[in-house]
Amino acid sequence: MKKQSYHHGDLRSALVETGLRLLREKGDGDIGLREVARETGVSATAVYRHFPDKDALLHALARAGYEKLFDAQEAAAAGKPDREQAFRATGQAYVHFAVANPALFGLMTAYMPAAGEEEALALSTESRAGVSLRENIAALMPEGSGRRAQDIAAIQAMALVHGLAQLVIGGQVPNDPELIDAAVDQFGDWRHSHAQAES
Amino acid sequence: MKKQSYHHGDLRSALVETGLRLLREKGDGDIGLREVARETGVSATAVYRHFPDKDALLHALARAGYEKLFDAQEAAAAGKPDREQAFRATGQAYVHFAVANPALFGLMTAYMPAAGEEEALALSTESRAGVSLRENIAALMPEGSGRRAQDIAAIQAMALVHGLAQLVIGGQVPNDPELIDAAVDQFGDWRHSHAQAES
DNA sequence: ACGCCAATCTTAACAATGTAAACATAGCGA
DNA sequence: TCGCTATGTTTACATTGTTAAGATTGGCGT
Repeated sequence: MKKQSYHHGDLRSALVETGLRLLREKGDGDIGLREVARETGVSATAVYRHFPDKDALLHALARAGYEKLFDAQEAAAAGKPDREQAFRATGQAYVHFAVANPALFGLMTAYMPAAGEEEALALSTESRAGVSLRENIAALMPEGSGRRAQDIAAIQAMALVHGLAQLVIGGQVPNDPELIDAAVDQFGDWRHSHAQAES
Repeated sequence: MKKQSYHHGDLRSALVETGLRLLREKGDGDIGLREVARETGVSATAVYRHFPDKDALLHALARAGYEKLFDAQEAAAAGKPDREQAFRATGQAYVHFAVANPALFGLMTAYMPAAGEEEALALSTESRAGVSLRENIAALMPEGSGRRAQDIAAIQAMALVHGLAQLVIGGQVPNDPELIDAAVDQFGDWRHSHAQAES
């Protein structure tokens, strides 16, 4: 399997793969260009044939992470009975993915695609997650909801899962899957919830 | 005002101050130990008389940031008519502070005090913000709310403001103070909001 | 008032990092 | 087969965090 010829064959993919592995193994999120090259069995400057600089390498890693996240979200949504449950499942999948891959998630947030100036809400006309979020919000909001109300709801949904992920990773919220799912599920009725689910 | 004697007098405070200044000036959050020392007009290794390593210096900066944040939150809450408005004001102050000081806020989240294992909810018996958050939640929740429901509500509140701050800083949500305030204010009734504030 | 001591700051040095420049290898088309 | 170009390598440099050894000085006991 190992080609140890002078030319590697497909180095770019190999670098991304070892990068993901290092992010999985080391708790802290800071990986080095030299470290990735060394672990791939290649010399440091070889990286520059495939990435203009370290930032580009990390950007590629973040991009790979986003695709994994989207896959996980789609898998979680698939097979849910109604749209609302599917929507909540995507939110829970977001948090669970982040908690399961803290270093990678950190990179992803550090290299989050900043939205263009033209769009009022930035999350985001280009990404799969952005459009599906908007669709779901629009479908689940009450009938007469205006554009602005939908924007706010979308922002709240994004902020909740994103913030929750960070809090669990940071250790401010205990890593309890039931608690996480409940926090996402009960989004929207925190002042109205009288029943306390004793499971 | 400038002592240029061999001994600086109060170097530790000076280092923290220039650290805060650098975080304010440079957009990206990564400041170096040598950079702080150089800008303070002192040699790099002098830092080690006051901090065991770079991490300790950054930790002190984060700590200073938290105190500023708490002050801002208290100032925002002061003078509000009822408790609910005061509570929402603290949430808005959190986001506004983060957006106004993105690099410092990044450090703060990176060095967030992880909660001890013993407490179910981690935010937190030690910090001012933690207790006031719990008090407010308990006071604003409906009468028969159980402990778990309060925990979930507190987590949701923290996650919302924290995530919102990150999204605005990251550029995924436009930096519009009215939008931010609305997203915090309308927390809890995203599916029930029919009226759209055309302000 | 004097002397020394311990706290504070300095310079010198080391390993590791990101990156640029110059050189080496080999796969592939003429 | 020859040579060109894509792909790696070695070397070198500036910068960083950190340690070790030496310089400076404010303050305390006598």
